[in-house]
Amino acid sequence: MEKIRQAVRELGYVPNVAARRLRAHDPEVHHHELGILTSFEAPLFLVSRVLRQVQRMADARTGPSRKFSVSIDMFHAGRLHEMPGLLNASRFNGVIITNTLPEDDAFLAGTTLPYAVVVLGRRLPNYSCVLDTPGEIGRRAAEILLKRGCRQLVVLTPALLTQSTAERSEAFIATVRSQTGREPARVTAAGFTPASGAEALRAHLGAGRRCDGLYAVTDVLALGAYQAIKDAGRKIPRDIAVVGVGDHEHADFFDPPLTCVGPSNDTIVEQVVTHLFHRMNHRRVKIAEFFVPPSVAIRGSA
Amino acid sequence: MEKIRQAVRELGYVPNVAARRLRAHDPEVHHHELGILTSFEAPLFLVSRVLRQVQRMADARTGPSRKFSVSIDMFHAGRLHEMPGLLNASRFNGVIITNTLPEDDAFLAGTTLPYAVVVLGRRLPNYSCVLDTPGEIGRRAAEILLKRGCRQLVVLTPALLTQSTAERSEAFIATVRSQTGREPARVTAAGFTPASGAEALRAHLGAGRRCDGLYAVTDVLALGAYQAIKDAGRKIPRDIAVVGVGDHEHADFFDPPLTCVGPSNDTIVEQVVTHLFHRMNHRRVKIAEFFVPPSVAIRGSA
DNA sequence: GTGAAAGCGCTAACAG
DNA sequence: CTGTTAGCGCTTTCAC
Repeated sequence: MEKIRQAVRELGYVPNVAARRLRAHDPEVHHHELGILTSFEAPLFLVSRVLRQVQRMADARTGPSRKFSVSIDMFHAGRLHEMPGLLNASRFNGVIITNTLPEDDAFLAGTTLPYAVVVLGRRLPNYSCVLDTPGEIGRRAAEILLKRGCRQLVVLTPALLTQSTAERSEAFIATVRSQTGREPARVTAAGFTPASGAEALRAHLGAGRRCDGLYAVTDVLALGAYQAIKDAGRKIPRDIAVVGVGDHEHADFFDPPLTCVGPSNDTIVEQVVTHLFHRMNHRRVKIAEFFVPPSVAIRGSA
Repeated sequence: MEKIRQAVRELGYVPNVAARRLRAHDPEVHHHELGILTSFEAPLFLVSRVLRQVQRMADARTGPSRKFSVSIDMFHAGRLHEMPGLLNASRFNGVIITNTLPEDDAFLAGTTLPYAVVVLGRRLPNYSCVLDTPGEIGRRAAEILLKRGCRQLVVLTPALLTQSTAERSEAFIATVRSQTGREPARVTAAGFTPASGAEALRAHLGAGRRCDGLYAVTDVLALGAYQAIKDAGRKIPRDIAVVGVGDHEHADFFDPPLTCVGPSNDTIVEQVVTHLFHRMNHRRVKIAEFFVPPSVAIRGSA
């Protein structure tokens, strides 16, 4: 007995959980393994809401002969294909995939995963996708600022653009151009943090460039922008009106509260989870794209 | 063939991933399954940092004969015991457990999990624990406010206290009492959101109670408190100084920036992950408690 | 105590 | 194309 323990230690034995599980499994009950697959680099705000909703629906369907496990699994951005068990279906009965890079999208486009998949926030052929409408978001943001009478507009973006942030700023710029004939200034933050947003905008304002309206394509950048604006002695919204994107859970507690145009997270979460369960129940259901229109929350900042 | 497909659909067949995995498993490679177990109700900020650090160490140890999978699994607060595979080790080779409620702590104290476990933020007999020092945090917070000359102190807590938040506020109250002979006022927020913090403090200030210094035991409550204070026409820190807890990633971008006394997250994350791997490699290693001293960041709010 | 055997659900391989 | 079989690693059971 003691010999065994010692061998275990010396040989670095690792119990095989798959075998244990197979053994421990009660043949009467079906286990559904659900995963939410996201990249390490992405924030977990929306993901955690998706998880909570998945669990809510799973709990409602749990019974003596049916159990669900839900987990968040992360991949290195651009290396989704390295995730074990993806192709041979040995990990999940259903997944929601989000926060992919173009490399991951290419990988997915080239394969068919033999289980239920819903993609969140990316448009991919052969997959059911739930999408926000970044073009419309950018357009509405521009309209809010223009209607206030702002004319010296600035769009604040991170240096690294995703499908969504790129389309948002494009649409914003196009709308401003078509309505005023002038090009909004483009300010680029080095990273995704408030600090990089503050730094970029501080440089812009410090250079004496005029600005009376700002569109930040992510809310974390807006938070940094607030600081830069206040430090420059300008008032929000009197001197500079600000519009953000509405995926920040605390936008109501910015000072002043941040006006947002953004995807309606509740709707997105509900759609993506509903479709996942639908695809699990009806394997034959056909691929579809679901667009979730933006919600607009006018608050103190514009 | 078509008959099979139809039967699959009609009988609601669910592939057994454990069996598939066992089958697909290459006998040469050992799979280590790591989990970070947290409650649904808790925020994922620290958890996601822990996950990234776990993955970093896992990547460094990955080789041709050793693979790691890391996932976040959530349990309903107070019902950790319902998590499948916990007791029979059929899910994980190692876990980090955090954000437990007292019921979960009692469950854990009553069992021994047959694999590597590190508990984060709770003190449990028979488990390796990484702990902040809430008593010291509460004491230092009190000292900062007292040194400023504040005498009408308030401590803002959520209604549902964890080990940490309870100890923080106890220590704060004890320190204030021993140094001034007076009891600080205790304001209780219904939930954990900024809105509930704002509402609770608004009621307190509205009732004409005096307050020149506030300690919020979580930073999300501090965010709500800011709004209530400003709405009451008071200035931070001139009229009311505020101290928060320093686990908020954007404390620097509060207006004014929030003075924080809190656990040093980098140190905590590194400790907890190091100990997890250490316990996986050396099964015989003995239980230990690791205390991470608080860091203090004096900013504009106090 | 030790040892042997069955079987969890699946897939790959092979035979008909 | 259909049917059968072996075996992945583990635990439980039963025999010694």
